Amino acid sequence: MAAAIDTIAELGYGQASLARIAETAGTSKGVIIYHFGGKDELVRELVAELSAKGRAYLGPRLEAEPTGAGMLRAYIESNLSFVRENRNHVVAVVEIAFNARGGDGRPLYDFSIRDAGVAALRQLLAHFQGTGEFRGDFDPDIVAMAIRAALDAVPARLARDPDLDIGRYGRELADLFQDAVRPRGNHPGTAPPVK
Amino acid sequence: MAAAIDTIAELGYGQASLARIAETAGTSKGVIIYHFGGKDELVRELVAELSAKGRAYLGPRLEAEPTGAGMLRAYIESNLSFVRENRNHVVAVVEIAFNARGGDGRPLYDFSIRDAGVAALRQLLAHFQGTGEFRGDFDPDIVAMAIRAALDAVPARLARDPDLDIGRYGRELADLFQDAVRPRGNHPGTAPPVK
Amino acid sequence: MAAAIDTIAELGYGQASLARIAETAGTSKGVIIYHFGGKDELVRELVAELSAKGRAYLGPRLEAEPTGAGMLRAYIESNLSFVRENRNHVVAVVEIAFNARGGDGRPLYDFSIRDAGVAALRQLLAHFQGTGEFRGDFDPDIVAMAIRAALDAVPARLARDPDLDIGRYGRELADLFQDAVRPRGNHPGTAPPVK
Amino acid sequence: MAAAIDTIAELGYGQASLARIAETAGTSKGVIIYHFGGKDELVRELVAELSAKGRAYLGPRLEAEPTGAGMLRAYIESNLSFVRENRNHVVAVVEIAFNARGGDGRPLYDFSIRDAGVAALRQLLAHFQGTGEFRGDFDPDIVAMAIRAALDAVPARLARDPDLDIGRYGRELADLFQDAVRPRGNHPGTAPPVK
DNA sequence: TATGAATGAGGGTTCATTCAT
DNA sequence: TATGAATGAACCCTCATTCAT
Repeated sequence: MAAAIDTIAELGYGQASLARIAETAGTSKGVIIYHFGGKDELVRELVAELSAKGRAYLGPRLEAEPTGAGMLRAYIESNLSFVRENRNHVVAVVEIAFNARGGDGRPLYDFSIRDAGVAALRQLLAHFQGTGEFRGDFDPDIVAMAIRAALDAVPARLARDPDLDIGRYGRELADLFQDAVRPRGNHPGTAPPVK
Repeated sequence: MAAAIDTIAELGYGQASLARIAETAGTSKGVIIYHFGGKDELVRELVAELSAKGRAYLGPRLEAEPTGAGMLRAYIESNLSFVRENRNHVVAVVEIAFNARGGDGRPLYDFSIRDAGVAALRQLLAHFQGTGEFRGDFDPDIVAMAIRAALDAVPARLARDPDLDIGRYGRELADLFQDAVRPRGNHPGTAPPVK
Repeated sequence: MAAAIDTIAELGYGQASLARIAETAGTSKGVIIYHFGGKDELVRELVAELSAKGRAYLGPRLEAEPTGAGMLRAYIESNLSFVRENRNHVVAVVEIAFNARGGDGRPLYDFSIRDAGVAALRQLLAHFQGTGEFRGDFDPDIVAMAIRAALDAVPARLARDPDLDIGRYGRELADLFQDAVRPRGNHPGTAPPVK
Repeated sequence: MAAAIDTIAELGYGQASLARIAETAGTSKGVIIYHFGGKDELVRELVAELSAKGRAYLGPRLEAEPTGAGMLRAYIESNLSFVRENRNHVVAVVEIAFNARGGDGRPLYDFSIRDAGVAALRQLLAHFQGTGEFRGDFDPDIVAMAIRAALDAVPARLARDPDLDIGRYGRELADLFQDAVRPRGNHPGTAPPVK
């Protein structure tokens, strides 16, 4: 399965045939099918495993944050550090998400977790718009999508530029979006607007 | 070639075999190969054509803007209206960009235009950081990437949600990033900070 | 397609892989699939063609007979001479009929013609029971099945004993069953029993 | 082994892989191979067992009959009641007989018992032709084949029509063939022709 | 310019069998 | 005695491409 991750991450989903995966793993196609029941199952498990890992990774880091700004920063930076720590796995799953389709063009696997992620992000934004910690005049749906897009772009960039400093990238991105959602005139270091 | 665009946009690059493209075109595989010399060439032309169209579309709209804020908004909104006007073509090229690889895993086609685009965007940002119209304390590279990612996410979203209001999306996105790069305390409608 | 017939007739349906058929035909698997769209289609056509040939062969020969005894004899002997003239094709289709199954165990192809044949035979028998030309005290269903079974056994026997004298076999079989359905005491050459 | 019988009877020989047999048996492929030495051996035993059972079943019933007519009827009816009592086993062996072939197309197993059966039947017929109890003007070889074919058709029919009344079928069949081999003019209940 | 027949590599999967445990 | 992991051949099929017409 590690072989599958590496092969997909390196060659892309389209070129990652069972033969090539088996070669990387040092075995034969038969073994893979024997253990997973088919390529689809292998990929499905691969996706599900990352989902689970991701959920376990992000959840606590978000809940630990009391403020909206903190949660936003935690969301962005935790996502990216998760990518850094599971580079190939993430790259592979992104490959799968973009490329795997059934014969009719419909996606094959369940990426509802991604949608769930962006939905949660939108709720987070909307919630702190309600409390006044975030500006009220942006569309939380669109900002959530923009943040998510900036995060999703990282694996692809990572593939081309393996030396990318993800830590710095995350901090800058968090700065950028924290600033974008902060009420006008409310500089960091400035007291929140008194009621 | 329109058939190729539609087929790739609908079924994805992986499922878009010459046979299927020929079928939607109402001809035979032979014709396609005869005219283009092979699938790779067909795809290459398809990508190149969109590049040219895109350049022709964006260039004037950017140059028409005197201010940084205007150029930034023009960049974002023009990109998106271009997507709206060339939906399938853009979707197809995005499909290709994410999926097409040679046997060795290297991408097959030339997407330097995309990198050129983000590079130009970075220069734009850096330039107006120099003039003081934009805040000086963000990394133009990272902001450029974030903007580009938000734009690139649209075709995929469009595929799932065809009724997405691209115009509003563009305006909101432009608002968001205009605000993010504006010097602190410099609200719209507020005079630039006097020394 | 002749190659398919010969291969199935000789090796049996189970061993008649596309590779072996292609080998017999002097081509490659790809060609077969190109022309027929798949093994299933090839086999289906093979079955359908024999059905059509058989119908065209038997129909006129039956209709030409005015008497029940004549029709019965024509049915038996025509069936067998058809087998003799289309030996391999018939053997192949019998192989298919007995062996081809889908993954769930259900037969893959349409052999309703066979059932239609035995049904027609039963009707023939019943009809001439009604006219009094045949004994009334046998079950036409069972006799029809017995006749059909005797005919269907020939291809298998032919495979093991290629020198079988089908003409004589047919005449003897016709004698046998003609005699079996003739009213008691009604010998050939003997006048029908006067009331 | 009961699992093998049921699987082959239900799905056909071609679909009865070791995996499927093992599944219905509730064990694993390994066990089957361990006990029987291979699929071929399993099938061989399965065939041999039915042969033995059949021989033991039929022999006494035939020997108990003093007359030719009785033996003929006993042969037919005993065969069919044996089929009724061993339905799946018989169906499975018929499946095997028609389908199992080696790579060269030759049958894999020993069905000489079947040939022995038809040979014995022929001898029976010929013998009573000699004694005058049966008509002398039919070919015992061909009549034997016809009878055998009528019997062999039952399992296939049974598979499609599980409610077939085998008892009645056997009686009708015995009536039919008894009548067919009886000397002309020799009605049941009529004394044999005096020399 | 256009076609469709032919090709051969490669795809995922099934299968009977081997082997270490 | 029993198991399940592993194997490699064979299966049907898809594909981009070549070639004669």
